Parts: sequence; C-alpha cells; structure tokens
Amino acid sequence: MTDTMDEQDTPEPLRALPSRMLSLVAMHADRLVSEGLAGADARKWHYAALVALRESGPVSQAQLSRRTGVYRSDMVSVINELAGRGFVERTPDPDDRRRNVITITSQGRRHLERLDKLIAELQDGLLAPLTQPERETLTGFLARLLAHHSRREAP
Amino acid sequence: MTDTMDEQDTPEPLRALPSRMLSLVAMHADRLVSEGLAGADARKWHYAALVALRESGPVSQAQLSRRTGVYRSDMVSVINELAGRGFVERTPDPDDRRRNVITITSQGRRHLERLDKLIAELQDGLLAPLTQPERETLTGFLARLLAHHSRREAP
DNA sequence: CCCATGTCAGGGCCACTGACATAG
DNA sequence: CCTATGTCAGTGACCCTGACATGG
Repeated sequence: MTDTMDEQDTPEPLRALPSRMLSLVAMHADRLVSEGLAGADARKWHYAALVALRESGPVSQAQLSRRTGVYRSDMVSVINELAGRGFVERTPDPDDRRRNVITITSQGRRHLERLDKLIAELQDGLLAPLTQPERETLTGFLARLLAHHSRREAP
Repeated sequence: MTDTMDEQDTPEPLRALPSRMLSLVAMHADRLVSEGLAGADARKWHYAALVALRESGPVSQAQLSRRTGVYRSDMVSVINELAGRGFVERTPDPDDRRRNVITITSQGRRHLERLDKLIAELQDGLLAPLTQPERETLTGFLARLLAHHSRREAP
C-alpha cells in the first residue's frame, strides 16, 4: 500500500492559490450561466448586448461593442443571431453611412425580461453558499480588483 | 447632444453581475500569471505539475493529472516540455508496465523554487488593492464557492 | 471481460489580431 | 491623410471527448 487514500487531492499550495481559485470559480460560474442561457436559446453575449441596448437606446455596433466589452468582430455574429430571432433590428444610419443602428424590438424586450429573471436565478445559485452581506463583500472586492487592473491597460 | 460623455461605460446591471465580474477578474489574473510565467519560460501547468511532484514524490502521469486537474491528454505535452527542459524524468514503471513514473530532477527543483517566488509576487500584484485580512476573506469565499460547486458534478 | 494508462486527433468556445472596403 | 466602422479570416489557449493500443 504505497498510497493510502490520497489520489486526487490537489496539493495545498496549489489549492490555495488565489489566481487558481479565481479561475476555477469563474469556470463554474461561466458554465452555470452558459448552460442556463442555453436552455433559453441564448448566450452570454446576447444578454450583454440586449441589456446595453435597453439602457442606451439604439446605438451602432461599435458603440455596443465598447459598452459590452465584446469585440467588434465578434459582435457581428451576435447581432446576426439576435436579428435572426427578431430581437433586434439592424438598419443603416443615414447620418453616418458607415454605421448600422441597432434597435431592440418589443419582442427583444420581452425576451430580455425573461433573461433578466433567469440570470438573477443563476447568480443566486452561483452565490448560494454565501449570505447576503457576504455576497456584497465579495462583489465589492471584485469591483476593486477590476478597477485596479483595468486602469493598467489603456494608458 | 445625444451622447455627452458616455461611450464605453458598461451599463450598471452588467457591470454588477457577479458571474461577469468573476470572469473578468479571472481573466486579468490568468493574464498576469501567464505573462509572468512566460518571462520565466514556463506555463501554468508546468507550475502545477512541478508543485504536485514536489508534494507527492514520483507518480504516474494519470495521478499527476488527477492531482492538478490537468487532463490526461494535455498532461502528455506538459511532461514532454518539462522533460525537454530537464526538469522531470519520465521512466517506465517496472511494477506496472502501462505507467510512466514522473520524477522531478534537482534542476527541476531549482526551477520550481524560482517559480515559487515569481508566483508569490504575481499573487501579490493581483491582490494589490486588498488588505491582508481582506485577501483572506476573499480566498475564504472562493474556497466555499469552490467546495459547493465541486460537490455537484461527480455523483 | 472490464478497467487503467499513455497517447493522439480533434472539436468548441473564446479572447484577440489583422486585413480590407467603405466612409467620415 | 488619418481614423472609424462593419466584416471576415484566422490564431492560440484552454477545456473536453473519443478512440486506440497496451497492459492489469
């Protein structure tokens, strides 16, 4: 009996690595959300784009891209999919003929409301082991980390 | 003035989404670590494998895979790279001729010690905006989330 | 006969880059 | 002349699956 009951326990110095824990938790989170959204025939970027459209009103694809963090090149197919499902409309901008103006349809609004609820449930499932004040502490930490590391890349 | 000074500010309901924040922070963390390790001609999985080898002594590739969370199939190339640099040795196990026994070399140990320091610095940079007690609170939360969401997939 | 191991081949998703035509 | 926009093509990392030969 060279090994007793070890086998698949990760060594402590690895298990306790903050960057590693973050990656793993983010993976779980991503999966949870992606699978949940897939059940509603949607994807993360759909939700991001629709939310941005609701908040900002009709905008160009480039603006949408900037507001959601989705790359301009990837936004193309997101808009294609959303337009294909009738959730947004893509119309040429007469004032600037390079642009497409993206508008959310009423059908898109209804879809988004369903997604809102879904997403809220999924976040709740994600943070299930934490109390409400703990959740706020956590998101506070994350916001600070994000602010810190975002100001370091666009000088 | 349709838009005043907005342009690339993400809408609040998106910015405050825990799953989104987690993904973004994890991305920053991954990049930080990957770039740091690249400067030492190493990658995340190299570090994981070497740490596991130091903690557990010589083991088979499959065991290494289980302990690090790296897939058996991906572990192959990791071992190839580590062996190519002289940091580990891959020798057939006489007791079980399916297995390769992976052993860390003394050169590998020295390399690992350098990586230990590097990784510690990188974690420090990652968590820079947080105080020490805050860091512990954060990792505590992450550990709980991880424990919760790990017990849900291998029934 | 079933299971474990090492290996390879490949898919899917995602962040990211580069190029290009069109237009401001 | 330089920059912005929409689009496409493609890269590389990573997670993951499937298959296969060999061996327990």
